Amino acid sequence: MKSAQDYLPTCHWLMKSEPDVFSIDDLIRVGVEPWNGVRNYQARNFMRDHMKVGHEVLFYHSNTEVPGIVGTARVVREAEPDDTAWDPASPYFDAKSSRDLPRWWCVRLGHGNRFSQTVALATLRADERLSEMLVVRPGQRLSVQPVSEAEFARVLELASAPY
DNA sequence: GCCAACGTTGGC
DNA sequence: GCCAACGTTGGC
Repeated sequence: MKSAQDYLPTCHWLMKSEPDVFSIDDLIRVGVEPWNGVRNYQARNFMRDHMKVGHEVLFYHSNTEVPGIVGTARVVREAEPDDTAWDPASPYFDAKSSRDLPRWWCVRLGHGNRFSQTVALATLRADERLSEMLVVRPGQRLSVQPVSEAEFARVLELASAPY
């Protein structure tokens, strides 16, 4: 079974967001958004060390009625320090991050695109070709995770498949 | 709201 | 370095 590291290098990713906090429609509306607030080291490392401009992203809605992939986005700027960590008023404040030694980093996403139909987590789970995909693995909670080119292409197929 | 699976923290 | 306690994630 492949681990997350085994997917590297890759130019395809999956990023989770709670739609109540920031949805695919929010991204489409604002155009470009810094992916701040990530407070997990593995997810940070993927953003800081591996995500490059032009990389493609599956946009996943978590903690919602029908969790699943709702669209795509693209990396439009490489990682910069996450300045919400320095803001005491921010829910993402972290006193251990400083301007001199930033602990948290974030890329910027743009080119938000909503699928005509959501590819539900249940659909991903039911698809034989996606059985290795990290997001369907039990207990796997990474909010930024690498995706293989084949998995990415398969999700696009499912997003446009007739029911 | 429940809870399992993880990650982090901190005492020792 | 171990590990118990605690906090978070996220499906259900």
